[in-house]
Order: sequence, then C-alpha cells, then structure tokens
Amino acid sequence: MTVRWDSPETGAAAAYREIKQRIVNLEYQPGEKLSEARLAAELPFGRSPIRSALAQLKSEGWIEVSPQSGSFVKALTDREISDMTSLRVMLEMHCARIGAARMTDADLAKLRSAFATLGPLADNGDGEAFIEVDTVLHLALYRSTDNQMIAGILLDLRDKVQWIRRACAVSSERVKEGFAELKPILQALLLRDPEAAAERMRIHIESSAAFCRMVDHTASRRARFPTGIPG
Amino acid sequence: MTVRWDSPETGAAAAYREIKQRIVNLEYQPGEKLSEARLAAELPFGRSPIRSALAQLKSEGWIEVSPQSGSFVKALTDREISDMTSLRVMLEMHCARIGAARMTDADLAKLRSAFATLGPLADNGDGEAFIEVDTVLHLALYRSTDNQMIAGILLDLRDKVQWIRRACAVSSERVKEGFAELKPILQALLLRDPEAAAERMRIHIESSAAFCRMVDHTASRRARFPTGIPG
DNA sequence: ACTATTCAACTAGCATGTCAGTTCAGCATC
DNA sequence: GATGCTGAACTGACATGCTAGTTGAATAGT
Repeated sequence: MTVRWDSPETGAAAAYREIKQRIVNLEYQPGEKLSEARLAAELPFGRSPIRSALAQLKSEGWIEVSPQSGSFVKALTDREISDMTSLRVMLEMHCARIGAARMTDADLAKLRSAFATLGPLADNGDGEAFIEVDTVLHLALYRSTDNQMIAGILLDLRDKVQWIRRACAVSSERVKEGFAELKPILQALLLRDPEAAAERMRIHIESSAAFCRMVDHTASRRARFPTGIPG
Repeated sequence: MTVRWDSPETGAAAAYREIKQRIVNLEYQPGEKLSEARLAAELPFGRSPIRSALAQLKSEGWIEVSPQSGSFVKALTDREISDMTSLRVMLEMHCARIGAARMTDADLAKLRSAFATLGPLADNGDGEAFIEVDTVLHLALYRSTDNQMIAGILLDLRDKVQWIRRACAVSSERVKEGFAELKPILQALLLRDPEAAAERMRIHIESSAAFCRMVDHTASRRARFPTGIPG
C-alpha cells in the first residue's frame, strides 16, 4: 500500500477503525448523528483525522454526509441487503469452487481441526464459536482463491454482515442451523468437489441472509428526509 | 443519498473528478508524483479539497500515498489486472445472464439501433465508436441487472479498463476484433439466451484483457501489497 | 390552537500555518 | 571513484479559525 510498510498508524486510520468498530457494535446506532466536533471531543483525535475517517466511512457506505448539516450512521435498506446478498453469493461460490480445487492439504487439515474444536460449541448454539469457525472457513477460501480484489470486497461485505447480525438478534436456533450449513461445505472441500462446495455455499449465504433485516428504518428515514418524507 | 438532492458539487468532489480524469487520460502518468501543493497550484482549489480528493483516489486504488513523502499515481501490476479480469468476467457474465432474461424489448431495440448506427464505424476500426457502443451495451446490462452494488463495482472497473486501454495503444485491428465480439452478445440477448450471452461475454472480457499490460514509467521502487488474508 | 417567521446555535467545507518525517543533492572522507 | 554524512527543501499529517449553509425551537401573527 504505502512505501513505508512499517510506518506507525496515522491518527486518521486509528479514528477510522475506532468509529467503524463502534458502528458495527451498534454503539453508534443507525440514524444517529455523528458530527465532527462531537467525535473529536469523544475520541482522542482532532477534527482533521476525524474528518478523514468520516470521508472514508462515507465512501464505504457506513455513513451519509449531509453538507452543512451533519453525518449520520447509515441504515441498510432491504434493497441494499438484497443487492449485497446477490453479490456475496456469486463471489463466495466462486471462492468455494476455486478453494475446492486449489486448497492445500495443510489448509484443509487446519479447517478440520477448527471444526473439531469449535464444532461442539457451535452445535450447542454458541454464537461466538460459530462466528469463529465461519470466519476461519471463509478466510481460508479467500486466501486459496488468491484474488486480492475479490477478497477485499468480501471482507468489506463481511463487516457489513457482522453489523447486520448485531442489529437483528440471532437466536441460538439460527446459530445451530448456520453451523449445520457449514459442515457440508467442509465435506465438499475435503472431497475436492467444486460444484458441491459452491452449491452448499449458496445455500449457506442465502439462508443466512433470509434471517437478516435491519431494524431501525425510521431513524434512517428521518435522517434522510428531516423535513418530511416526500410523496 | 444526502439530504440535499440539488446541492452544488463541493470543491473536493470537483477536484476528485478532475484529477481522476487526468489520471485516466494519462496526463498524470503512472508513477508520477502528485503533491498536494503542486495540485493546489495547478488546479483552482486549495489544499483542503485536494487533500480530500487524494484520500478518495487512494481508497479507490488510483494513487498511493507515502506519509511525509508524496502521493504517486499507481501503476497496475499484471497481477492486479489479472485479479480485475477475473472479477469482471464473473460480474459481467452475471449481468449478461440476467440481462438476457430481463431486458425489455425497448432496451433491446435501443441496443439494436446503436449497433446499426455505430457498427459500420467500429467495423472500420474507429476506436471511439467501439467504446461508445461497448459502453451502451454494458450500461444497458447493468441497468437491467438492477443491482447497484454490482453496477458500482463494474463502473469503477470500467474506468480502470479505460485507463489501461489508453496506457497500451490499441490497434484498429483490436478494435475490429473487439466489436466482432460484441455482435454475438447482442445476438444472444435478442434470442434471450442467458447462457450464450454469458459465454460470449466471458470471451469478450478475457480477450480484451489479454491485450493489456501496464507500463510503469518510473520503474523505481514500488511497494507491493504486503498485507494478505490473516489467519 | 395553529401556522409562519426569525434567529441563534450548529454543521461541514475550506484556508492557512505548524510540525515532524522523508528525501536527495552536495560535501567530506576514504 | 565509491561511500557515508549532512542539511536544506519538500512532503503529508494535523490544528485551528473562519465562512456559508442548515436547522429547529422560540417567537410573532392569525
């Protein structure tokens, strides 16, 4: 990225990480106003790095900036979630296909061990364990696909999915179900069956998306049309 | 998605457009240094909007910023071009599939007329005519696919492709060839054959990518992306 | 009670100045 | 000539103050 790959993190980058994390963790809720001044007071940064961070968050779709008015945490519309899902399905299926063909035996062994360790917890509805094993599986696929651009998009979408997951409470039932969807993916990878892996991945992504719908729509509508909803 | 739909373009946005256009047009060549001060002197903007514009260009991969040193126009590596092509193939094939199924007769009629008007020129090797009809075809497909996230990615990749096209001189032979690849795509769309449209699109994207290789004019130290997928 | 107007507080956009890190031409040394 | 050192010029990161646009509650008018 930069010439100095060991350079210390700039304030702007640190502010970006911090604010984004607070958004994902719902400490800053959808629709909430995030003014530069407020953030500069709340965080150990001046207005300049905060401003840079907000610009990046805006370009990545986490917030909306209204000139001379304020910055607001965005709420994803059903439409955006649906768009996101289509894209994820396509890219994740691609990664699953490639992964089934190219993943090394060492990677597969690591996956198997992760499933063995965390599986029993996930089977009991442990959300954190599920997220952990889900993450291990997907990152391994991104790595074996070896396409930075696709990986970058999927990592970004993953953050958004985490966000949505927190916005709609996830039942332990859904956790068990989700983990049950992961198992056949691993099986297909072990059998090096690209089409089966892709198909199981499709099922996994689509069913996880079906459960997610963002809660706070009113705040977003208020933020977007403060003087009244047109029409 | 801001509150003010009719708000005038900010200086930062105008600077972004201008600088990006100059990069795509090779007025600023790959590897060239673009300091804030220089751009502020060269363009009718102060350092602040220039700084915002550079931040956005950085996050979109057009430039690299080296702290306390300078901003440089990025040169795409063969690897990045290859990554880009894989992604484009996948997404464009998806759009072609959806387009073949969902495109309206009115849209198809417009496409046919565009081919009729510009086709003879493109057949003679007219690069501008080819780009025009190519753009019309692809944008129509993006529109019919009706997924803003995918369309956004493809539009960005399209800018990069235009950039690469200028970086490697395109022969009129290649123009004729490229246009010849578009015809079967239109045919497949008219026949509403999704698989044929997707397959022809794949051929089109891959063959156009095969001709492009970027030249870094400075060829000096160039940092690679050291960050991989963690895990 | 209800609407229209006003105005003070608040907002992001931007200019400008400062600062610390980077760079490289030119000098010193071998 | 080759190598190491120095310092001045340059760079992006950031702080700060100002401006113009936005907002919403208090106010005036009906």
